Amino acid sequence: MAEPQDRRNLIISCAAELFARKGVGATTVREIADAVGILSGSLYHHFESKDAIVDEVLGYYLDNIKKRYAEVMAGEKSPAERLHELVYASLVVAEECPHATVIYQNELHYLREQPRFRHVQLAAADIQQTWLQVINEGVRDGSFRDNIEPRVFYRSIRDAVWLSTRWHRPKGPNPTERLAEDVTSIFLDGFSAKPRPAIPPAARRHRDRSATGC
Amino acid sequence: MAEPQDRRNLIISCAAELFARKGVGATTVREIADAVGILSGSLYHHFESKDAIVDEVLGYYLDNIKKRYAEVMAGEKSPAERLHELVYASLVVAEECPHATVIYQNELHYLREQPRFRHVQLAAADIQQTWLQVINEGVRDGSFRDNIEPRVFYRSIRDAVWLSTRWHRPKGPNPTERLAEDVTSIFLDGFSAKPRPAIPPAARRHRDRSATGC
DNA sequence: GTCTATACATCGATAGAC
DNA sequence: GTCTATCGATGTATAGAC
Repeated sequence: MAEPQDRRNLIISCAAELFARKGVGATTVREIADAVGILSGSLYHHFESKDAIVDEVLGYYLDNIKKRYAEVMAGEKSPAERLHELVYASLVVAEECPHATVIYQNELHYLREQPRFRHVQLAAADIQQTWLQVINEGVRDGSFRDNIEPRVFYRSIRDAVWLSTRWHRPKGPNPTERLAEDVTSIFLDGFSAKPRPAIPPAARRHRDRSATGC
Repeated sequence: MAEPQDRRNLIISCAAELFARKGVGATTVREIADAVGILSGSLYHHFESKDAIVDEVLGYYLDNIKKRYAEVMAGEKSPAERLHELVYASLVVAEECPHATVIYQNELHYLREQPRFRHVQLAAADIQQTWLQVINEGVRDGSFRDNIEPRVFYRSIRDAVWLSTRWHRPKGPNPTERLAEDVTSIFLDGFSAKPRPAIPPAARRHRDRSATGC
């Protein structure tokens, strides 16, 4: 049952965990090999270099994001609904690839300095473009404010969403769906208590959970 | 005019820049020495180890936060005003210590694993406590929503604020004061356009800049 | 596919001349 | 206070036996 791919994937998985915790540059091939249970020299039967392992980790992760964002943009939804779906899609990816998410967030700036990881920079530009397109659509059609720079809003929600991997536990009392709703609600509705608005807010997708006590 | 402290501070400054860009573990003492313009051995006349330099960088940074947060908490303000002041104080610190901010954000999890940096962990707990105190006060007095977990709100605004060092340029068209107002407004009021509220929102401190075009 | 063994570079840190 | 010179450990990567 043990396919050759399993061995390769085990290496990628162990390496990702170390890269995320210690940083790529501070992780040694010996540590990766130790985690897998083999000697460092044996790694080079599967990968031609340490950087090649980094490539593999980030490649799968970025393709995952790209695919899910494309699905969101394919649907015909309002900007507010799309924003919620982008948040949810990001959290699902972060749940599936928590280590890669951390690596990407912590080391993007350094990785893009190296020509080796040029494809990471290109993917990052694509991701930003998707968010900004949704935000700008919302500003244009009047559902989002026009007195906040779209870029400031984008950076804020992006950081809040992607860095949730540092603290959010999907298995805990806050499942991913709930977190996506809460984050979207914070960023669209705000954290201020609403003084029973005379004009009810346009259909929002989140239930009121004030009575659940959690 | 060149005090002995200047040399020491130059080393700290150069090291901080490298630590922030490449990560602490991936930065070598030789690189630090190169940036300063001396040889690596000479560093050890000023510091007893590489970790001691990290200590110095983070120590000044954390003391800076601690001092500014204490000032905010000393004033008698509403939770919403205090939240705005915490955001602003954080951005001022991030502007003064951009490299230390990045190091702290990127490597906190790893640093706290090492007994050497236990004081960093203690400072981190203090910082979180300050934010949560303000948030909980606001929930208690009814100015903040009670259907969002305070911790979820805290993590979101914290990440958005501290990670702004990665992209915000204080010298640009968005000065620090303006960013603090925008971030606070996003997190308290939300990004959704308000349909001319019948009940005007309680005195908020930010001007409407929809006509400035920026 | 993993091992042994090792090449060769670079790491943090030290000792002592200047 | 910086240099020269270097130690011993550790870094990535390779070659060839099994």
